[in-house]
Amino acid sequence: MFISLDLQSESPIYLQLRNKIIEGIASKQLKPGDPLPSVRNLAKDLGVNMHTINKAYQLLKTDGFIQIHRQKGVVINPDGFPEVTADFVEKIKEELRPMLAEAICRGMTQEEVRRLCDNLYKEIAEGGAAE
Amino acid sequence: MFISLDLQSESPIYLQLRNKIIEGIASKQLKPGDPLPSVRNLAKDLGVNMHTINKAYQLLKTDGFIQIHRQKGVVINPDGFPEVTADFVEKIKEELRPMLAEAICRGMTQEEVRRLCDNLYKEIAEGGAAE
DNA sequence: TAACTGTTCTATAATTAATATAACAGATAT
DNA sequence: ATATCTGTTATATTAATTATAGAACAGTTA
Repeated sequence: MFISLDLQSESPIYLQLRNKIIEGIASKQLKPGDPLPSVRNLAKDLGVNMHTINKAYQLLKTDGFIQIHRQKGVVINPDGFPEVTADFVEKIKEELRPMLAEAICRGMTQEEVRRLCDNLYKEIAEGGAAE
Repeated sequence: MFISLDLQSESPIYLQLRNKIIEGIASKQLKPGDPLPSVRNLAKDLGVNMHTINKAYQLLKTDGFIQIHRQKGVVINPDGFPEVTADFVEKIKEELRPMLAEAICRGMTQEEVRRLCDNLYKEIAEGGAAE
């Protein structure tokens, strides 16, 4: 999978990387069991520091999206992915709230919001756009 | 309108405040022309620094949600609010993308996402929850 | 005149993000 | 065995962001 980072973004590099991999899983470009590059190799490829890669990997490991075998390497979790927990729903709602509030202020209808989400959902699932 | 901040949150205070005011507008607790407290008074009420309040106000002014009259004070923009611009749609999509991707990884269906958004939209518009 | 507005300036402290080296333990290939 | 690769850990430094503090300014308003 090809990964591009925006070094000018206000979003931290390690978070961008974490999100790109999540998107890779969502679009099935990355499947359970697939290997990921070593922290050093990916760091070299992307032109960033090893620890930045490691930070992203640690996040993904903690959340259960990848497994890290100490000497074998890193793989997309072969045992499946975390469920839709109450914590996750709470997190997504609190992140979504400010966006939705601004959308309402700007006059977006519920129908328009629904269409935007629907389209984005499909776009992600098909691995499209922003690449 | 009553405003509460979470000083333990990882989200900056000035952003929390900016978002609370946006949510106040979305729920019509704050209407065009309504006055907002002076930076000094609000700072005292919330127990934070004047400059932190000012930073939030400047954001809201730049985006067109409030007007700041140099000696009169701060009011919710009486001339209406910004439109749904292409920039805004782009911004909301890029913020939404990682959340939706993770939701997909966790097995949320499009229908479940739609329900979550619908419910949150209504909740915000009615000024409910998280208060 | 006194008290209030937003604004601007300078300064400081704490935290976060990213980088740079270096070393370690364990596995693997030559 | 030796060299090379894995993730991990430790220390250190730099830069940017966040929040605070105090002071001053220009222009109302009471």
